[in-house]
Amino acid sequence: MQSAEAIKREIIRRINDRVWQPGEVIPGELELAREFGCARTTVNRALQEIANRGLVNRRRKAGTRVALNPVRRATLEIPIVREEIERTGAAYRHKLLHCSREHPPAAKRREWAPGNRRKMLHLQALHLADDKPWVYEDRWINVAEVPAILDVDLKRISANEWLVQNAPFTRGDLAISATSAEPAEVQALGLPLQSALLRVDRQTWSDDALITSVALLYSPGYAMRSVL
Amino acid sequence: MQSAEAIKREIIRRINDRVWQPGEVIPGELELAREFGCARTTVNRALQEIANRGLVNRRRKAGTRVALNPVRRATLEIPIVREEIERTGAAYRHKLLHCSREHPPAAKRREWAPGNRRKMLHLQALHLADDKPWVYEDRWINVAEVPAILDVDLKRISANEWLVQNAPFTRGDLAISATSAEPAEVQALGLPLQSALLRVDRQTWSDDALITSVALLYSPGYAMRSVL
DNA sequence: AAGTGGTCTAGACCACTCC
DNA sequence: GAGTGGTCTAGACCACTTA
Repeated sequence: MQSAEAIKREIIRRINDRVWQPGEVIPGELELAREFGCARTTVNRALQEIANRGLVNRRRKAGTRVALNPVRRATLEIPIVREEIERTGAAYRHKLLHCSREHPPAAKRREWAPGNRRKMLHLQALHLADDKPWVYEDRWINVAEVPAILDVDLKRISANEWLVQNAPFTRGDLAISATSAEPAEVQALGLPLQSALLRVDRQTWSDDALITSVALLYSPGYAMRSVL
Repeated sequence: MQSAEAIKREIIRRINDRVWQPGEVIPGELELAREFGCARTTVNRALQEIANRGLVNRRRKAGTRVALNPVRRATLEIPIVREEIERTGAAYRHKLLHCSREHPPAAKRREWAPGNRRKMLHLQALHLADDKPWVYEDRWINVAEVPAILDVDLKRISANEWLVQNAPFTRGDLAISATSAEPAEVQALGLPLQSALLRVDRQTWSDDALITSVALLYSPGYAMRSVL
């Protein structure tokens, strides 16, 4: 046994098979390195990855403990809407429904940019797969942070895509929830009232300045998928 | 500059500031190591982490390229329901609504365990925060994989919690969607018909054998949160 | 065939934290 | 103070991919 990958698997096996009990301290890196016949660095790497998965907790001097309640982490990939649609084999199209410079509602302004009283760019758009509504987008853009957006033809390239390529962020928040369709979305998506929609709210920031805040409302039947 | 962390930040800065353009090949590890005055290993570590974030793509011989469409990844932490509720400061309680050994519906059986015609354990439970419904759980458990579950008093400890601690899995799927409340859940959660609910479906597997499949229906207003 | 990233080693020093 | 993990180094060899 000499590869970090194999060592990782063996350590995980011992945790799963209760060779090392939950809450118990496992042998130190040096001892494991001797057992596996490899350098300490290699064991260190394996253990760091296991700790990242939440299976063990590590502290200097205290050692490495098997987690009592292994935290399950799932990684969600958040693609550009166009790529997500094209990956299904459908033709992508988007329709700009609304675009104007407005003052955001007071509540949102306080949350996003307490000091900024300027107008923001407010967009509403629909992304379609094979001409069927896929997701409704309601977006605010902080023009002060990305002035170049004003020169973009948002009918040709979606704000979603332009921002991903041109407005790097240092920080972002994500919230996934469910909501009943309201009139504006109902009309855009062509749905019965009260349909249950998956809603994704995303804000991205450049340091402390908001770049954009977007709400995405997916057509019924849509699911975000991931592996554990 | 000598720490991998600082090098990572500097490389990310150069990508964000377009010092290295999207699609462009960046200098090799040896060259960067010379520039930053550190070992190649250190640059390698920084670049691997950046690649994990999706900001660059790396291929042997071809080098490291700045990604054209940086993939945004979000890590969702999936806590035990009890811990999630207690973290809000509320008192946790759970109520077992249904528990029996049944044959799963044919469609589900085919999806989960085509070769297994035996009965599974079917549970329905409600998790409450300060005695208010928080999430409704509908779960199937493959008794063949975790026979010990039959000796557990599921009124005392929730299946959710027992399984996390006692049934390690090697693989899991996750799907997040929105759904309209149906009669069984409406009654359990005390909701008006047609409420929009966030639904999380999770299956966990031990190699190729299903351990458990669960659907969680969260009360209105609940959101899964994460950072980008 | 050659150049790039992927990985491992052996050793060192440091930083944290428990005792 | 001592023991643990965290990190860096300098070097080596390997694996893959492109030219």
